Amino acid sequence: MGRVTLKSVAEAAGVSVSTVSNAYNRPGQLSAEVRQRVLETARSLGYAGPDPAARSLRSQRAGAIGLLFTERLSYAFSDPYSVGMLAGLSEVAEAHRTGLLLIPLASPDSSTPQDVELDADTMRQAVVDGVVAYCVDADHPARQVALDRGLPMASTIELDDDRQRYVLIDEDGAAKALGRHLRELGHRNVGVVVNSREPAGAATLLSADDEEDLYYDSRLRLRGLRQALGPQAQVTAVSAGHNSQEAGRTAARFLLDRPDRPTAIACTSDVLALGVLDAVKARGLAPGRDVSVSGFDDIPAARAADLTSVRQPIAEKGRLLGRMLLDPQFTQRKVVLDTELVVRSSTGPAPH
Amino acid sequence: MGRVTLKSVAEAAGVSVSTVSNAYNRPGQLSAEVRQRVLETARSLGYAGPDPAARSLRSQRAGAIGLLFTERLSYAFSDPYSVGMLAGLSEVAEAHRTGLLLIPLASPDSSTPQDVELDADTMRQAVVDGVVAYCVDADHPARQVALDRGLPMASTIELDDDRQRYVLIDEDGAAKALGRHLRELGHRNVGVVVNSREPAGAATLLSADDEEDLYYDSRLRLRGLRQALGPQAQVTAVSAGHNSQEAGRTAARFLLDRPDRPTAIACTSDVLALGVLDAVKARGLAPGRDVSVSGFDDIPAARAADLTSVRQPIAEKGRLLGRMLLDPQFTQRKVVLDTELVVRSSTGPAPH
DNA sequence: GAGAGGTTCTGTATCGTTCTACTAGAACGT
DNA sequence: ACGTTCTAGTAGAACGATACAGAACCTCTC
Repeated sequence: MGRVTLKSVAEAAGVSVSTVSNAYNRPGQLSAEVRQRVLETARSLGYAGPDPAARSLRSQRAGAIGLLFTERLSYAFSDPYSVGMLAGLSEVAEAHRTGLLLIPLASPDSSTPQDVELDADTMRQAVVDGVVAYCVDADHPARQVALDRGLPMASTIELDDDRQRYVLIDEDGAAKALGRHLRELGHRNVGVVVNSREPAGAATLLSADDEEDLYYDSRLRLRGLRQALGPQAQVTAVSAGHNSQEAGRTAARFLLDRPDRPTAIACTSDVLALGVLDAVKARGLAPGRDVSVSGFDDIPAARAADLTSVRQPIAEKGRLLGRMLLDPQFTQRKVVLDTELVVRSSTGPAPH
Repeated sequence: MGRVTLKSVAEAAGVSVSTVSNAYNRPGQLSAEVRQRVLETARSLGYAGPDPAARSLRSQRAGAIGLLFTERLSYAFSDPYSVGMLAGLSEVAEAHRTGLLLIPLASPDSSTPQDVELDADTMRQAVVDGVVAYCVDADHPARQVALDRGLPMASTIELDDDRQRYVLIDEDGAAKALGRHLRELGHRNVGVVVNSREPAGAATLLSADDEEDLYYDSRLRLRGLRQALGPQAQVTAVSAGHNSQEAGRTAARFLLDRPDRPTAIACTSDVLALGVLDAVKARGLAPGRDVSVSGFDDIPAARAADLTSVRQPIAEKGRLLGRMLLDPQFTQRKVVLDTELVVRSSTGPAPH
């Protein structure tokens, strides 16, 4: 004897399969007493309700949306910024009674072809009605698979493709506001610490090629900063790998050791900036006086550390991504969110 | 014309459906050249690979495990403790190339019957091979549904049910170690701040009944503390709602205003303790000298705040939960993890 | 009392796979 | 030449539900 199915319940209750199905899905279509009897026999047989896989197949709905991350999944939970987005997204999913399927990608990016093929496979496996691609490159194979499957997609990068919708932060405006702030404070020699795709390691100066290969947002932020600081400013871009405090510390030490020490260090994320603050203090320098330090994202820890940063409506970003997939009323293809420069004591006038 | 399926690819390539299926799933079963041709026609037709819903139905595997949270899903991302568990769990899921489906529960606990029914429904919907029930009460309806569906389950609470496996932290031992620490420091009047199921609000003294109704871990921690502090100590248990800094602040103000102010305030979580620290400092009192404060969990922020806490191998907890569902080699039904008391400057000798 | 309209319930095709059993033919050993 | 084994591929029955069309029956209406 196999497991309990609609059919066995129908037989036991003396009704047709359709009726049992309706008892679960369309209570209005049958009399209260029959429904009652059906549900009772179901319970007595230990039937746990219609099998979701079968239902998915037949009704062509999955009842879940997928979340695609470029970074390893575990990273998603350790970065406060992603966590904020997840909170917003899950809020919407919750409201629509829709599951959220985290789709693990093996390959960060430039991995072996096998890894890439595995990623594509993983995306093929996912039982979802739509996909949020969070910081996933435009040409990532998993993204292509999702599109081939005809899944609606909402991303965080600008794309010239009618099938894809996206939510952006005004990275450029944010970076420029921060750049202007630093310029007005008199900083003409600015170090910029970015997070790169490399795992971790020694701090390195970024070549023009390296800059091209940065993450979408890091690239925009660096560019905006450059523009706002103006051609007469000296900008030194440095990376020490992934987004982490450790990378920030390493990069900061590198910058502080240079013969012409920058008077300000701008970071493309708060996590990096917290590391920079560490290193600055370890040298006995006062942030905001001897060296100005700024971050990006305004995560909770930034406020605690009195770090100048750029606040982004990150939870709102998650909510909008969710609505793009779940709320039929919501039809905008592109949304750009405003940011706000939050000046705290970690930035101050450039010392002479 | 409908969408592209195995069948249409088979027709176009002039082979049988089984062969196309094999081309994707069992490369060894057919000649390289036929496989090549099949995959090419598939690509040219825009076929994105076997439909996962159909595959799930037929093969009775979902390729994903579910995560059941009692708290609202968005809470999961704002609590550093859950985040740590998620990181561990997702690490294992990733390694097994398995998705992680977050299952949103509408009702925290004692909600309307409709809500409860909705929760059960949500659990019925989930296409998963197993379920991690994280801090979900033993009698929660969603848990029952999962069991009825015959899904393997791994929880964080002790259960007397052969079908369920669990990972525990030695809450009792941890609480006792902390209690001993406080007693040795001379504290005889201790306030305990717990997180309750109530949303938020004013601080209230806990009745014996209230204590029974606390979350599993809060209950154990409170009990262990009481035991270790001994019968001669006065223990005042207070709650101000959910696990949040705000609740900690509220509860602390309440305790500090009492005629016989406690010399130590122990909290059942670090998040609460951070709020307590805030309130203590706001009163101009020095933590560790005027009032000792301790937390639980040892989240990263606890170290930064120099808070005495109990370290729990939280990521390991997540990993074990994952392995219980995914790793066939792993057969233990019950695992109890050790903890470590981390003494920092927020606790000190009781003032006379 | 015939037709219209509304409930309530039924029968069956269908969703897109994978699985099991089978076959035709090649290869092999004796 | 004969039986056996192996390879590459096929046919058709599941998997467990939902959608859709229609049947049976009851209630009005004129």
